[in-house]
Amino acid sequence: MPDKKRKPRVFRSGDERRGEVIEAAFHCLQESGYAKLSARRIADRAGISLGQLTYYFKDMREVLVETYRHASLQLFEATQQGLSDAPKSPTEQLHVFLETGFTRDFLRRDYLRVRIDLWSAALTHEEIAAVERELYERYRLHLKTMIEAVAGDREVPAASIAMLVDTIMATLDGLWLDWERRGSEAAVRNGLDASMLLVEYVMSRTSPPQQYKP
Amino acid sequence: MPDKKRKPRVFRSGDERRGEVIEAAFHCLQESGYAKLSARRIADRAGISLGQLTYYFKDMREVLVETYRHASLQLFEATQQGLSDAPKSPTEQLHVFLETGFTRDFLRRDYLRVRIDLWSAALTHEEIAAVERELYERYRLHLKTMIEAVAGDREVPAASIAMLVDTIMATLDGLWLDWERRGSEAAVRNGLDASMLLVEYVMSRTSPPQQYKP
DNA sequence: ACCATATTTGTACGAACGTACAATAGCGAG
DNA sequence: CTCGCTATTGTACGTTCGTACAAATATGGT
Repeated sequence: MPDKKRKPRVFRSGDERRGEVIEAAFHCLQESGYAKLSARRIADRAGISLGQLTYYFKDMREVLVETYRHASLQLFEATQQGLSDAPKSPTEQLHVFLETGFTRDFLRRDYLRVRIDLWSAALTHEEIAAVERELYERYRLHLKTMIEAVAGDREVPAASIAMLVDTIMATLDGLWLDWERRGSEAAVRNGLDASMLLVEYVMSRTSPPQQYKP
Repeated sequence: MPDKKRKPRVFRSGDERRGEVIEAAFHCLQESGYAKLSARRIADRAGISLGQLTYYFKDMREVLVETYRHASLQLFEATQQGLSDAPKSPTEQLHVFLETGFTRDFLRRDYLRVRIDLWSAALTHEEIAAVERELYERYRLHLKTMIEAVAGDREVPAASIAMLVDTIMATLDGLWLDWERRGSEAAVRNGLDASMLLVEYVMSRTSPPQQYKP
């Protein structure tokens, strides 16, 4: 029985390897964060040698960007699950949509860490900022569609819709951050309820959105 | 005319030097962000030698924590300016309070970068997370006070107040993030207006806050 | 079966990092 | 003036980082 001491080399096609590297990097991000991300750590996590990184990627910068692109997709898809369960009223759908981002699975520290690190990394790398904007824009579009569905027949001014979208997007991000900070379920509950309240309130008026006047 | 080639050594008391180091670190954070922060960079910025850092600080960790403590104070104080200008109605005061965090000065990229980096750094360093929570809690308390003032005589349930505080805190953070991302003045306007709307709406009811029921 | 090519490994190198420390320079008390 | 002390400098050490590259190994077409 020939027992080779060396572990067998497993050959993969280029694209597969790239995918493995990116996935490994993503797991590193989840486990130890952006600050501790390094080429060697990624290679270890993927079970491959350091050289592969320079073989398949031009830069660490490229690895980083592609990893965050992958992360963005993951994060976005995670919020989309269970959305098409049963046909419901537009308002109920919006409610489910908002709740989905705050299910127990999704509030796991891993996810939020990656998301917040993504914000931070976007400060330094313009390409990552672009990826982040893309993720954000997709989510925003989705939200806008749902709010328009809630509006339905009522003639809600476009400016009112925009106000709701802008505000709720901000509130959601803020709630994630707050959860990471304090882990208060009540605060999340409050934020989501208030968002629904705001929608109902604005919808109940046909006049343009009120600007606060002192 | 004796021209000493060496630059003169300027002696300071210990506390002064510590302060200078922290301020230099803060400026580094503003200019180039957390990712590029290093002992040598800080020393250069402060115009002192590298050795001083180990002389006055145990760790880089200590420098980091103290710098973020300083930053937190700066950020908090920046939002407090111009608040005591003229006595106004509680609602107007709340309005000014919300607006203050979004004046042109305060939306400068420097400030937001430090704030977001602070969120990110808090993920890795528990001490920084504590500092961040402290800043956040102080701000939250302030907001709560103002909202209670708006409530005034009306018997608004504590739960409603809590809902408003949780939601508006989240919205403000989210708006900062969104501004950094897209720089849309309209979005900020919308978020702030919606926050005031929400307050008015909730205040206009004496019943407990509505929870959305499907 | 064989060879060109693609994949993989291991190692090496320079730069930058945090930290430690001996040497030097100013300061203040006596 | 001088001596002890504190502040300050400059340098050196061990790590870790990103990147490069030669050598080794598997693959696939012919």
